[in-house]
Amino acid sequence: MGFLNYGPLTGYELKQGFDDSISHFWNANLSQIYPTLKEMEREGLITIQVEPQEARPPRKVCRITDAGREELRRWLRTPDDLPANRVPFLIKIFFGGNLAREELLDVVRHHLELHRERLEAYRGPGRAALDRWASATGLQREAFYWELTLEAGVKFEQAWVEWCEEAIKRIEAMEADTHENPGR
Amino acid sequence: MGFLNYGPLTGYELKQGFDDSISHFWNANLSQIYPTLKEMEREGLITIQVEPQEARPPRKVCRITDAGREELRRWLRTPDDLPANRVPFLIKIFFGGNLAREELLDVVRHHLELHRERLEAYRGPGRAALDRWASATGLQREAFYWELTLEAGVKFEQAWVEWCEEAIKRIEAMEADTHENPGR
DNA sequence: CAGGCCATGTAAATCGTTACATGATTAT
DNA sequence: ATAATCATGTAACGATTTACATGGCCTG
Repeated sequence: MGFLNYGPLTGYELKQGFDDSISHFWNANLSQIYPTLKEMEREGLITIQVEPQEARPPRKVCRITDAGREELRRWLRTPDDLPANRVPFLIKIFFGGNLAREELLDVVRHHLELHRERLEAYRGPGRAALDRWASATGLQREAFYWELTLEAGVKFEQAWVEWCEEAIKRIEAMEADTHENPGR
Repeated sequence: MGFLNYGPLTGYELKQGFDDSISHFWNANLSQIYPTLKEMEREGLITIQVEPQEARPPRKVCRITDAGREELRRWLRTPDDLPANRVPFLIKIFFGGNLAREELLDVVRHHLELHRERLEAYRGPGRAALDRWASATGLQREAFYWELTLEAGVKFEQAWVEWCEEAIKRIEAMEADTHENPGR
């Protein structure tokens, strides 16, 4: 939860930070955030200061401690294994022989559309949000890294789009050669 | 569990099917497979026939039913939303400003190495296994789809490798411009 | 006046991994 | 001897998602 290193935040604000920046490669929901914050307080990684408000639940402002900063840096330094990602779509392709040409093509076209949308979202609003954030906070060095992750997203979406386009061509070509074989 | 559509299998054999073909985008372990098989039997999607053996647990051979085949085809036809994949590595980059240049570079280099290995695994043993399977089973049409998924894997690993190489260059270049700023 | 924003949480359900348990046979 | 292969499962644990619960204020 390295967002706290940029400044004190409430759980609610933290959630927003997730949503507008890293939601595509790390997602969190509130019912997970609140217990985690409490636990991190117990471990001395953050402090929680309660600011009561009228007619509202009190804001609970979280601040990172020195111990928390150290723990964050420790975590950032430790390399990961590759995460095993489950991609149901690829299994559908793997067993694509069970569907008729058009059925499978529909699935691929749908997937292509989703990736195109996400690619545009990265290049348009995503980039815009990043620039806004960068100039609002003035965190130059940080913004460089945010950009790197955004470009990673762009790269993978491009790869997906290309693969889908290629796959559609290949499926159409392959099925033209073969005898029609709808049901099976 | 569309493997059963290729022929009857035991849970154990099924697990092997996962391991040598689709393990990188869908993984299963035995303690998950066995309960699932039982449930699918209850739902009438498969039948389980017990073949006792001496000095061994009995083989439980599973066969897909017509209802199972239909359910499989139904599942294959339904399009998915994009899965939200958690990539801890990218968060580390996102918050990379908290580390010194060399520390971050180590993390990226490690990641690059893993993706290079996986890329080679796909192109070498992965491809070989696919070819062996294809000629062993004679499932031509199916093999075409297996290949498509393998190529998807290759494509993404390439994208990763390229991104990592680019990122390393950019980080080195950027840090050269900037003042040394190790701790922070 | 309906829906979204602010702001907190608890409880239950689901999903997936890891550990435990057994036990003979075959290969190194 | 040691480890891997065959072959089944149960139990516990951990992580994640979804549903439930509250409630005023502001915008269209």
